[in-house]
Amino acid sequence: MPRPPRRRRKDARPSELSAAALELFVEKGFAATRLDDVAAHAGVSKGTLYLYFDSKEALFKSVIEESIVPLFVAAEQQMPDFEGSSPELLRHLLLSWWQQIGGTRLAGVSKLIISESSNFPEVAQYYREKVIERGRALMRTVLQRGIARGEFRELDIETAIDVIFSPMLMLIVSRYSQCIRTHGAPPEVFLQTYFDLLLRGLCREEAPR
Amino acid sequence: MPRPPRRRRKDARPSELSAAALELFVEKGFAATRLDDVAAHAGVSKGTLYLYFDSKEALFKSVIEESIVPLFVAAEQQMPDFEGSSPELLRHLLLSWWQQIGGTRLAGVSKLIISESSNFPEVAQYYREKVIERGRALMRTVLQRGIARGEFRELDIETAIDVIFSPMLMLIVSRYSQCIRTHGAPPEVFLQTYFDLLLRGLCREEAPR
Amino acid sequence: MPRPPRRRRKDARPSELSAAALELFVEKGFAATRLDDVAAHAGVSKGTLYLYFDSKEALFKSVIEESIVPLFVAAEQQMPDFEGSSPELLRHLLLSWWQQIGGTRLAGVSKLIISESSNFPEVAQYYREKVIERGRALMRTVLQRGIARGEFRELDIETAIDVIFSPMLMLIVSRYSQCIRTHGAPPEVFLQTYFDLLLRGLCREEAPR
Amino acid sequence: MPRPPRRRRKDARPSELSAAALELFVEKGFAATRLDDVAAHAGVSKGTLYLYFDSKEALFKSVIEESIVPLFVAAEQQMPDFEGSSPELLRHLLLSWWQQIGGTRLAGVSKLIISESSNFPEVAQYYREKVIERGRALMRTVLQRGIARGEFRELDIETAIDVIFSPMLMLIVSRYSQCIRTHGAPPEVFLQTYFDLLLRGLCREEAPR
DNA sequence: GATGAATGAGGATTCATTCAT
DNA sequence: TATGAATGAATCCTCATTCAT
Repeated sequence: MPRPPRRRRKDARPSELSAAALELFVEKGFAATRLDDVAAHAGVSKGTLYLYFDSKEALFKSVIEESIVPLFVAAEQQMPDFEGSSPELLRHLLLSWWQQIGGTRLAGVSKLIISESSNFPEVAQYYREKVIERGRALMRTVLQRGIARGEFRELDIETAIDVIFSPMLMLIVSRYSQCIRTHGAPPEVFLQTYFDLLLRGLCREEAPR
Repeated sequence: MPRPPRRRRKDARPSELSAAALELFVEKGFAATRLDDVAAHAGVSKGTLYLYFDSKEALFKSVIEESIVPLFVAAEQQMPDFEGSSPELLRHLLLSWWQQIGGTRLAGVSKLIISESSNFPEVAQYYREKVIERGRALMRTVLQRGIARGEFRELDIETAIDVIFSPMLMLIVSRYSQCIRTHGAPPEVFLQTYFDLLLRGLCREEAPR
Repeated sequence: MPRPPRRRRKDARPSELSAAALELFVEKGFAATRLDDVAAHAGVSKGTLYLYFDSKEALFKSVIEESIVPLFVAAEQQMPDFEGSSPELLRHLLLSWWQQIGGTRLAGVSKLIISESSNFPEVAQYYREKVIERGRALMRTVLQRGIARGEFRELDIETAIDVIFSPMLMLIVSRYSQCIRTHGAPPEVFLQTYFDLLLRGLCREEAPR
Repeated sequence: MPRPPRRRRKDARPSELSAAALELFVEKGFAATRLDDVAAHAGVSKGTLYLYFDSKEALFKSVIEESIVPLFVAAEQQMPDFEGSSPELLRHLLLSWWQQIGGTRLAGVSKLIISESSNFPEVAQYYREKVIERGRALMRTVLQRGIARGEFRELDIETAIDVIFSPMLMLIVSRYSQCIRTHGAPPEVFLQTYFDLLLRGLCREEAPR
């Protein structure tokens, strides 16, 4: 029985292991994932995991580091010199997030953080700094732009960020816990309904209430 | 070593045990909570738990049944009497939820369901039937009322329910994972901002967009 | 809710408990029977068992004492001044055993002894003295009578007793472990075939050996 | 504290563990044997058992498969070559069983099945298929051969199988429950007496009945 | 006498981690 | 570097036994 080619690139090993771990962590949760399965999924022995990661938790950190952080770095750089209206820009930002993260398997990382970060404060701290704060900064820029241009009403920007992003996160959560969103509308319908609600409320209107 | 006095209070026991379990489940998560600790917390032995609950999952179900279900039953009964406008009714409904669940220690149950229900399908099923479907029904009633009275715009009601409730759930999640909402606005501010956004968007307006 | 009449006859209690225990021991085996179930079956509380029996094992002993021993005492007294042939007497003896023990629920006690007595040497000793030795004596009498009258061949009587009684015991065992006798002939057919083989032998009479 | 040398002998392990399990199962019974003890007896840790066997029942099945099944396979292959009379063949078959199973430590497995199989239906089913049915088939062949050749009387073959094998099984049972066969004749004497009775019958040939 | 709530030691099973090869 | 056999602490659950009422 011929073995699969061994040791493709020595440096690629940790990434391969992280990728395998990501998949299983996302599917079953951190605590419920057995390292046996991660190793089997990566095609290595269980002992090999410990050559690269000191512990299961270290593997978790590495998963975040490898998968999400680079994407956010890229997102910042791609933040366009957008020339349309601010509602359009906001819609674009949220849709981009969905297309690159929320709608992909990376969404699982967010679910992991939401579900299990409280057991791993160090990981939570890392994630907040590297991911959340950057996302908030992008949103903040958009909201400030809209208010300055008279397109958005005046509002408590920091709190609004939380509010506005909530449905995006819940959309992710609902993908992984069949329990939360029982109405199985496809994400596109959900997003359309959400944007409609959000923008008509957010935009300056002359009408009362 | 003298034993502690054997207290005879069979009738009160299940509730005491549920209460102890709730506290620990919320604090540490369902899977990470040991029944030894629940028992110790309730001041009984481990075996005593099994006098009242068949399994760890049954204990979890009982926590839900004892704490959440009665609140929903009450909410259902109070709904039909409301005489104000539909925006006021919606605001009232969401605020009541916050005051009775989201802002109390019961919120932990929602967090548990979000985080761990995928590992316990039977519990998820139970929660969906007893809690989620009832909550959706309440929201549905309010939205239908508002649309019928011309106070709300026409919209995809089932999807809107998901959207509208998302920030409420995230408010809970943020209480338990320090990571999600880094802006530490008090919940009241969050809710005020949210209602403002939601209602101005939801209400019929003559303005474009 | 009216309670069942309490305390019928004070002295009957231990017998009632033994009877309940017999039924469950026979059905599920000694080790696999829970005292909760015995108590429930007898309509008393678990604690009551300990008023009459020091331990589960003591209850086991009492079951034997109450159920089998009296029957054997009676069997000895009824051993008739039989006037027929010795083959007929032997057949009568074995059939009586079947009708009074092997074919009744008391057979379960034999099964219990066979299965579990090795864990309870004291019980085994008691059973041997009170039951087995008496049964052997009855058989011995019959065989000696048959040999003396020229109806049976000369043979090693003590060993023959073991041999002759074996199928009777296995008939019992097979009632309780579905595994042993897979051919589900009714006991009457089994006994008929057995008596035929026993008395006439397997070989054709004119055949050699 | 220095650890014992980590022996690497994966291939031999399952058999070693089965052998240790056999010894303890036979000595104490299946239910009463703790896996801790099996592991200690084999000189490994408790976890190691689960590297090779999924459960305690699987370990039991393996004991059967390792020890008994091969013997039956061999017996089946040797059967057709026999050239003597059918009584001789039957005597040979039963004696072989005694020499290879009933008189060896493997007899303990039969005792286990008799005693405990009703609590473990899956094991019983496995044993019936792999062992009992094969044993019955061998006996059936011999009886059919004898009848066809005019050496045995016509009889109900399936029932006769049960009857004929009963003393063999009781001989085993008696080895493990000191209680059943109080007359301590050596097995050889028992078998001789049994064969004599079986083949010639209890009655004098010229005698009536 | 009778109850039944409470106990806690005990056993099967899991899995992150180690280390000899 | 890689392996994978071995470990053993941890956890859910059971049930014979006790004892305050």
